[in-house]
Amino acid sequence: MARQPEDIANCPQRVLLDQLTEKWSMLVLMALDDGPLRFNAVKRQLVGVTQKALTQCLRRLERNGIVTRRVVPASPIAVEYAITPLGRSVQQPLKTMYRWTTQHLAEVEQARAAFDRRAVVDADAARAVSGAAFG
Amino acid sequence: MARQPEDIANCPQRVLLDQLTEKWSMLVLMALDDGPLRFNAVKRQLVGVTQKALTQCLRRLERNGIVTRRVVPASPIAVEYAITPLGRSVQQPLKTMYRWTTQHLAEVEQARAAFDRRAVVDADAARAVSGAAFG
DNA sequence: CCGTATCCTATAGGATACTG
DNA sequence: CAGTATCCTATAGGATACGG
Repeated sequence: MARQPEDIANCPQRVLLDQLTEKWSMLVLMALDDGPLRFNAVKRQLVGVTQKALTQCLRRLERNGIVTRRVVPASPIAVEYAITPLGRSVQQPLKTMYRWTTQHLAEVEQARAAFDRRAVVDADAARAVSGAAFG
Repeated sequence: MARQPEDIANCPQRVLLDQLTEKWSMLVLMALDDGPLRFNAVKRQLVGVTQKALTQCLRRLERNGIVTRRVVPASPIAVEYAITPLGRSVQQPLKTMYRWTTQHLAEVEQARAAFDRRAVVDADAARAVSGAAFG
């Protein structure tokens, strides 16, 4: 993890990383993992996604070469989405991240509980000092 | 990448993943990589970050047990941030993600260029069909 | 069926001023 | 120095309606 002096916040890697880890991207890759699916089939798997959000997500993934979009000329129209080889190659790093969250979730939740406990104690202390007891 | 039927969008892992890949988190870990730093020292490394954003980011990382916050009682006050062992353990997965973006950036940029070219062609075609030539 | 367009609200995030 | 508080704007994201 080498550092760089200039505008590392907007470097292409960070922008790309954002697009890959954005809310629905990973879930789309999970949904398409064992074969191409049509728009509404993907949508059914991503409980809670809106049509707008899913469309935007799929467009972004398509633009970055992670999925393909194939229009099947029928009536009514059908559109099939599939993972590209490039998309396949990003699944491994994503899995590594996901595995870390699973393995360390307990530790993280302990840390959160401890933090929140400290916050309550601090608030109490502040109230005691200011002595602002209304009633 | 197994699928699950219910609300996978808000599962604890995804929420945590969001917090780890959020705009400044990874950059903070990079800044603190070779030793503890004080607030403004971190800030100087993250070109473009506002005090508010950095404070929020550091609090979130602290709450998740990724960094520690140590107040040095002096005048003026000093606060030192450091990576925890838990924080160290997440650097490897993050590095794996980052390496992927670096290695595949060229491919992604080609895909984007191709996508944008198609978009222009489509727009031209649409204009030709509608025949809406004003002037 | 697969979107786009529009409207509306909620939240993120910058700028600035102030405090222990 | 290291924040907190306030204000303001920009963007994301939901709901709904409509079009190819």
